[in-house]
Amino acid sequence: MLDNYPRPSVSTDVVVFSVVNDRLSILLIERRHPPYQGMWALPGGFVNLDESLEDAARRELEEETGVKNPFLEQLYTYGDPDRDPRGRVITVSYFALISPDMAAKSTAGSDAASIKWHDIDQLPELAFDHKDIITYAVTRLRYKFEHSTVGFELLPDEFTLTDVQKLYEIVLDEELDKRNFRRRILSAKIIEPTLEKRIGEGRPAQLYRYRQNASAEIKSKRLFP
Amino acid sequence: MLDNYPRPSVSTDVVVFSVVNDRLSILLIERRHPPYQGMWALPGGFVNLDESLEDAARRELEEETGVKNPFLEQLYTYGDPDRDPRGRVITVSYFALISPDMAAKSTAGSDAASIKWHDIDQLPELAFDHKDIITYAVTRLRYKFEHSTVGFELLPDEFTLTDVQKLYEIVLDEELDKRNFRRRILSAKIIEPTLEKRIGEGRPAQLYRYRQNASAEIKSKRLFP
DNA sequence: CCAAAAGTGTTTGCTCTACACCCATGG
DNA sequence: CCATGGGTGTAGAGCAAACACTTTTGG
Repeated sequence: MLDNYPRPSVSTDVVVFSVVNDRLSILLIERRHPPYQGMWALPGGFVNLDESLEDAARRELEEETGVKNPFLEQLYTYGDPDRDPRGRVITVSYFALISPDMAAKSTAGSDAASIKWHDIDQLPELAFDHKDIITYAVTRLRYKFEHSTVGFELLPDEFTLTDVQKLYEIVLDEELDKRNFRRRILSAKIIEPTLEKRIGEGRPAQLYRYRQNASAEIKSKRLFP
Repeated sequence: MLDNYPRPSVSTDVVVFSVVNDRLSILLIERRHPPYQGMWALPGGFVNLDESLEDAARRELEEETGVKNPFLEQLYTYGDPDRDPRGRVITVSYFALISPDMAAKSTAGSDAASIKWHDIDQLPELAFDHKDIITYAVTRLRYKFEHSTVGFELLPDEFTLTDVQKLYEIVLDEELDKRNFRRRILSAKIIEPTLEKRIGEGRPAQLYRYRQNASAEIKSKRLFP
């Protein structure tokens, strides 16, 4: 029964987010081969028969961009019969969140002519239906920012409250009230102060770290902002 | 490039919800063939190369259960290499919502020994990883009930406010305050009164209908209850 | 007139928002 | 001592929750 059907190809595509130069950005690769040669596309590739979808996404991501062990979450599966000129390809999309130091380490791999971080408001023309995938991923990322604590995946291990607020302002693209923001985030008990402060210009700032176990996806309330 | 890879099979599985005998219920089919012969499973089947994923879900659903044109939404894609003993099968899951009158019309099709509505709190043992799929679908359905207006897909075209409240109480499995519920649902302006009332025992009840265009997925607030 | 279900407002507490000044450090 | 960013509290408005009786119909 299983043998008689012609089968589609299945791939994964990953929308990798990070904050680069104070802008929400996506890691794209320049395609080295047809179709869409020379255009920009999401990292991703075909799923091997002995690996899970998430494993495939991680493998392709590492092969093509050097990004290891990101926070990864499945988004949506795109299966329009015409979405790939080579034939029937169904793709399972994921989003990945990586911290700024991880973002700096990313580097082009074998299948990619080059990789580059692109500001989400200045995207180039994209291969396949990757524009749609990105649009959906951005919507979902913003939603998750307001209702969960995934945002901390975009920060380094230690950060100040100002860092967190800046991140939220960049991702949500709106200004937030400092006092209200701090009250909210502290009362959610999802971060804890470290014993250190960051010194720089002005008054030193208390450093905090994310409490992994406090996965506070509180029912029905916006957590932030 | 596309030709050299061995390909997985791709199927769709649909979690069909309706309210049957005042209980949130799922339509299952009894498997006529191995594997898992005689066990219960979600309706679904393999995707043809020339149809979209959603088309495949609709086609299989109609073939196996007679359910036509339900509200359908993609949920999650399951791709564990071992999830199907016949080989590598990746399945894209959907949930479907159908009104009580549509539910009454469902009927076994060619590939199913029989079909039956099952109370979600009294599910039989299920084939494959369908138990996991259902668990996730129920979580998502409840979430959507609170944040969107999908609930009306489970009601007939005309309904009373008491009907709506009962539906929400059944799906969310909690009692709701009558006055608060009515105020909320009316102030959301997503339903409008018809010119008729339903007569029965007690005082006749105003009938309402859903306003299709009022897709009020209001940012960040619980719509209901 | 009785049973059954429909329909209707108000008060109270809480949460969200708006808003401005002092503090600690380095140069 | 000045520039820079860090840190803090309160008052008012709007929203959500709790709560009980009256109305309309059929039998």
